[in-house]
Amino acid sequence: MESVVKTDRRILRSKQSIKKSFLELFSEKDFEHITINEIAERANVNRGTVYLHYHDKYDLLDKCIEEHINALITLCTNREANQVSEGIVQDPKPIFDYFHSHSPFFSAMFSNQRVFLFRDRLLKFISTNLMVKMEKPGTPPDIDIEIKAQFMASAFIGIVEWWILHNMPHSTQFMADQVRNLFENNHV
Amino acid sequence: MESVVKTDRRILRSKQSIKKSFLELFSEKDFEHITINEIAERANVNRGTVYLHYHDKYDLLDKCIEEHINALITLCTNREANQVSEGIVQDPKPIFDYFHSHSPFFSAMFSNQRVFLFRDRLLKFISTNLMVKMEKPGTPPDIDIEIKAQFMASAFIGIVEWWILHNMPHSTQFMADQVRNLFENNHV
DNA sequence: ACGTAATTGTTTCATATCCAACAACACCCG
DNA sequence: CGGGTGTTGTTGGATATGAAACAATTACGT
Repeated sequence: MESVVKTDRRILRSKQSIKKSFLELFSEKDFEHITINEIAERANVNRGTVYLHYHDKYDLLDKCIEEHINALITLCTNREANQVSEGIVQDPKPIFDYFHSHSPFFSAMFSNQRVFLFRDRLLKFISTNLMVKMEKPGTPPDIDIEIKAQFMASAFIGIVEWWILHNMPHSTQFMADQVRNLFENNHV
Repeated sequence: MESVVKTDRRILRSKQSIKKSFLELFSEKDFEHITINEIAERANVNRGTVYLHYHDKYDLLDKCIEEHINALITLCTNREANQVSEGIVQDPKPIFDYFHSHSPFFSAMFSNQRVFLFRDRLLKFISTNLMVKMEKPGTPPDIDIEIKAQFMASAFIGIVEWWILHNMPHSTQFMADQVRNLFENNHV
């Protein structure tokens, strides 16, 4: 938003450094035991600077999640523009590529049991995305659309979670093919 | 120097970022073709900030070299304090460890033919260090001490250069043992 | 060879960040 | 229970850095 005015380099640097530091700590220890001091220290940033950009560590976590969700959203919406509509769902490969290139973040998120936020938001995003897809053609809904969307979204996240937590043993292409087949079997 | 007053975090960050950016570029392209713009851009730092800390790119290169030379000096002098004087020369392993942990820098330095500076200063440091060592005991000098120091220092740098440029195919321990044997064979 | 573009140092003003200090609160150990 | 210790937000003044502009030079393509 407000993409016209480019933000100050210092702000970008600080935020980036803080988020990186935070995610590192996040993958090392329990969220509740992470302190603002630690974050600032590791980010090589003054403690006040952290408070300048984030209200507290919960806000920081929230912003981190939001950022990736938004990235996923734009990734999907951009592709809808020039879509060849081969099927209802798009090719999942770019999604897996995104997970792959940000695996430290997603690994941390999936590893930490406490983070309901992340899973909830990711699930909500995917399920609504699927619902819109399924509504479009005049399909006779013998099964409730919302339920099916929820079902497929959960399945999808489950696969991604497994893939990430097992250090991505397959290529993104392979995963995308698998998922597309599974979706097609369920007439999505 | 002036270690009492700790420098501002911003200065440390900027310098660190600039040096890292510069060394990356240094390993990618010829030194003469590196521009301050590039350095600043990659370091995510304003161009003015580069000029604030370094007069020009030659100064920047100089400071980078100086920093590592000083690190090597302190590494050696600190060990002289608690030395068991097993032989005249100290165990070379810590030196190799230092090369190993900063291999990107040394690799860049050795790869670039243009940099006489670096090789010269490293050579000077090692040869004078050796000379001091060889003067200490009342050894009958059938060979000129300075010549021998120069000889051994060149040999040492040659080995290090080979090791670095071949991606460190042996452990630091192995290299240290080899070097110690070679030195002992030459009665150093 | 010419002209356009890029780079270089340098300056001015705005501002993000620093450091230090503070009170309030939480934690933990004896 | 009490007190030392650490964390939390928040301030104020100092300063490093940013963005933008500038003239002077250099590099480069046609």
